Amino acid sequence: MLNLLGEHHCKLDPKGPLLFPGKLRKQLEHHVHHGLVVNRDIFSKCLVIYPKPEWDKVNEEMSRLSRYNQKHQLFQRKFMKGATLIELDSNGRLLLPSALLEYAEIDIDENNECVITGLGEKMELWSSKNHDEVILDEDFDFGSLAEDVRKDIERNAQNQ
Amino acid sequence: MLNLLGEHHCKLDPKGPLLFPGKLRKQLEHHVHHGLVVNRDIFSKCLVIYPKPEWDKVNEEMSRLSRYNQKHQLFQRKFMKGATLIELDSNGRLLLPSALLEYAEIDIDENNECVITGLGEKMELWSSKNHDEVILDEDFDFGSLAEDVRKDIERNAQNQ
DNA sequence: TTATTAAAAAGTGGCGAAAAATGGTTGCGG
DNA sequence: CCGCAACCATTTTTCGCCACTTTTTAATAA
Repeated sequence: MLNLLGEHHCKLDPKGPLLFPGKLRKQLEHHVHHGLVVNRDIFSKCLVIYPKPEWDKVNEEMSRLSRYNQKHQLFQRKFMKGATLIELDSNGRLLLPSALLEYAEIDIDENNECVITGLGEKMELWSSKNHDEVILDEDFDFGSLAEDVRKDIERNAQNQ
Repeated sequence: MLNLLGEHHCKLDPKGPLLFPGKLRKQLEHHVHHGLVVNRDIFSKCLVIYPKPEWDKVNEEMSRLSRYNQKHQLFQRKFMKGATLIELDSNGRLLLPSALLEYAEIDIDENNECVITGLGEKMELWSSKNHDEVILDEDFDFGSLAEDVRKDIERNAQNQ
C-alpha cells in the first residue's frame, strides 16, 4: 500500500513553473512513470496530486454516477474539472498548469515558495503562506472534529 | 506486543539536527529496521514517534475515510500532515526534519536538550523546557481527568 | 570491598559522494 | 519571428558514512 510521507519545502523554478522534491520521487519509484494527476482540492485553496493508479480509482468511482442525474453531473464536473496528467521532465521537475497554480495562490514570479505534503495515497501542494496558516491554526478544535469523524465511521460500520 | 518505556534525556547533535534514543533502541530491536515515523502531536507542542508497523495501522485507518467528505479530509490532513519516515543512520542517530523540531520548540543551536518518553506503542519527543512545564504542572487535576476517561471506557464497552 | 583495566557504547568531527539548485542552449510550435 | 518548454552542463549544498575520542560499565584481582 502506498504511503507517501513527509513535508517538503520547495521552490518554483523562477524560469518556468517547474519543481519537485526528490524524497517523494523515491517514494513514488514504481508509480511515477505512469505520471501524476494534479487537480484543485474541492475544499481548500490547494492542489491535490495523485499517482496515476490512485486517480484511476477516482475515475472509476466517478463512472458509477448517473449520466442523467443533474446533481451527479454537477458533482462530477466540480470534482474532475481541471484535472491534468503531468509527467516529470528529465531533471525530475513538474510543469504545473498555470490555472491550477493560480487557484492554489502560488505566485510564479515572487512568493514562489511552496510545500508538498505526503498524505498516504496522495499529496497536497500548498503555497507556503496558506500552509503556515493551516499548521499554525491554534484555535482549531481537533477534539470535536475527531469525534464527528469517529461517529461517521461507526455509522458506516453499522450499515455494513 | 510492543511496550516502550522510560524517560530518556538526550541532546541534539550540534552539527545537524541529529539525535538518538539509546536504551529505547534496544527495546525497539526488531522493529527499528523498518524505520520510524515522526509527526506533530495534535494537541501539544511535541512530536510523536511511531515504529513503522504501528504507523501502518494509522495509515490503513486513514485510507477508509471518504475522499468526498470535508470533515474527513480535514481530519486526515490535520493528523497526517508532516508525518515523515526516518531511519537510524549507521551510528544509530535520527535526522529529524527541521520543520517538526521547530513545531516542538526544540532549538537546534542553543537549548538542545530534549526528552523522549516511551508510551507503549509509540514515543513522544519533547523539548526539556516544555516537558518540565507539562510534567511539573502542580495544579493539574488528575482526578477529574481520570474520572472522565473511565466514563469513556465504560461507554465504549457498552456499545460493543 | 575497592581499584584497575578492558571492552563496549556513546559522542564528535571531517570527508566524500550524490542529489538539488542554477544558468544556458536548442528545438518545436504558434 | 517570438515564446515556451525540454534538455544538458556546472556549481553548490546536503547528508550519509567512517574514523577517532571519550565515557561508562563490568569483571577480575588484590
